[in-house]
Amino acid sequence: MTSQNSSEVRVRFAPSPTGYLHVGGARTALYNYLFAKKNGGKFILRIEDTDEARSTEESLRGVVDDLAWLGLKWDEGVDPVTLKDFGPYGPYRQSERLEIYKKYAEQLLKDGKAYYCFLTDAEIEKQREENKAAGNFHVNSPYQDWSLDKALEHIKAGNSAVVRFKTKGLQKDYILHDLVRGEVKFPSDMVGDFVLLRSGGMPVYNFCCVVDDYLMKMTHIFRAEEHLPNTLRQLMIYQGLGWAAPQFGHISLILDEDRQKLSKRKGAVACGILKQEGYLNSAVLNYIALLGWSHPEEKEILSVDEMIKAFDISRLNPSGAIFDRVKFKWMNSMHLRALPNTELWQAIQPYLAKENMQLPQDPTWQDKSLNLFKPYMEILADAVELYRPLDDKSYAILPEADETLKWEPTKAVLTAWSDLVKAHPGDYMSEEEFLKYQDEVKNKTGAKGKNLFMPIRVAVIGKPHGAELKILVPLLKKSSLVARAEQALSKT
RNA sequence: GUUCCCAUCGUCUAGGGGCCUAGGACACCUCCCUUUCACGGAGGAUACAGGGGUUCAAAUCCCCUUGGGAACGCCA
Repeated sequence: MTSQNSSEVRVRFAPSPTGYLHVGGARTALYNYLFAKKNGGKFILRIEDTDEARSTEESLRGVVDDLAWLGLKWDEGVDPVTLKDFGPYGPYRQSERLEIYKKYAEQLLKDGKAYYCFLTDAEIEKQREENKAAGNFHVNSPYQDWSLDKALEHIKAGNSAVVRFKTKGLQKDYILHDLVRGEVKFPSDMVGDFVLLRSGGMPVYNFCCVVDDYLMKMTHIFRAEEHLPNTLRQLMIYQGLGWAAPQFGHISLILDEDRQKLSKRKGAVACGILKQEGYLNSAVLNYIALLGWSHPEEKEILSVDEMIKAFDISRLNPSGAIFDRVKFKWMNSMHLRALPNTELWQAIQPYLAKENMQLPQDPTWQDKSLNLFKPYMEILADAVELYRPLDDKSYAILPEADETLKWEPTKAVLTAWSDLVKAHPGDYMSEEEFLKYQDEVKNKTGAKGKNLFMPIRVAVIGKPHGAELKILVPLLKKSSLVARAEQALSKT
């Protein structure tokens, strides 16, 4: 099989660099990626930056970084490092393809499928007001029947115009065989004469999208449901240009807790934030994949490779899904547990460093501690509170320990414990040794139950509740244990 | 308002005419483990939006209603 044969599957993700990448966009990218990989096709990253006012290079950088962090590698598009084009169908930034769009707009103009429109904003607004009651928001341009020559004269005379697609005289209904939704029938008067080229000559989304998808030889378009009405417009453009349309699949929306579309305004879940909060890319991918798609055997914890293997568009769910942070967190904890300790240790370093925590450099110690803490970690940031008891600088007797310190047997328990620790021969004590000392304290003082346990815990972590002592104590150096015991004792 | 899309536990979902007294997962509740918290284990409660058809048989097919969502830009 050659890599460029005509039946090759080609799909794309086409973000606009006007903000960050949110989970909705990430999922669209993921489904396209999975579909490409599953079918041995190509996954292309195209940049839709025709909104000059809002597109920024920083935003492009951010979106590309997030995509790269997720691990969704693209075969053509902009380079993840240099942001320069690569691939045979470039440029891949729409702002660099203006001449191309202009050419096809002129073709539509010449063929009478589009026209120059001189309506002003105020006039359009007035039309809207008048038609509102009838539920018709479409513009009705008096210029639609002007000849091209006449319009050109008018422009030469200094009038500015947009190019609109002419919907009058089109077929009554358009039928879309949607890969996710089945047959969708659009009445062609569902849309009005929409803009192709802005007054400055800058093309608009629906137009660029068609020209690019065609020229870049896209075979399938998977995008969010909100684009359904756009698809009608695009179908019209394909027809006007005499091109065959690709296959479309409109996937469901990701909703917030209020069942509304996740919107950036309302603080949509940004991939970058998720990364910061300590979620693993594999967990993000896994969770969003399952929002609208299911594994044939209902497996839930999946690697990307497993997803590729099982991916089948017939399992794409047409209804919207709420992003549930609780389940997402659980899923992250599962991915955390699957991570090898050496990688996990690296991953938590930024979080520990931010708190200035200093932990032993010994890999064996690190491995051991991780084995113990891993089951309690849901996100990477949890490592901070888990490891804090092991950091000498962070040790402090907390107010919640006050009551324990006042108990009658506490002083005796702490004294006995302190003595035993001081007499301990090695740098660290084993779990067995700790249990033995604990027993000795019990025998010596007669304290038992919480009278025994809680004072010792205070002497180890500074508070009466927390992780199991037999886990914590073997991870603490003798010198630390001694210092802490003395500090606790001094408060009795 | 108009058009389009959607409709199974609180949430994500399985299901595609008989296998469904509807299965799984997260969350929740109870118990066990644990001389704390958590982890782990065992149980439990909870859903086919409503109404009409079609059919011997409907969660599954059709229609209507209702509810939710989206779109109606010189944004993408």
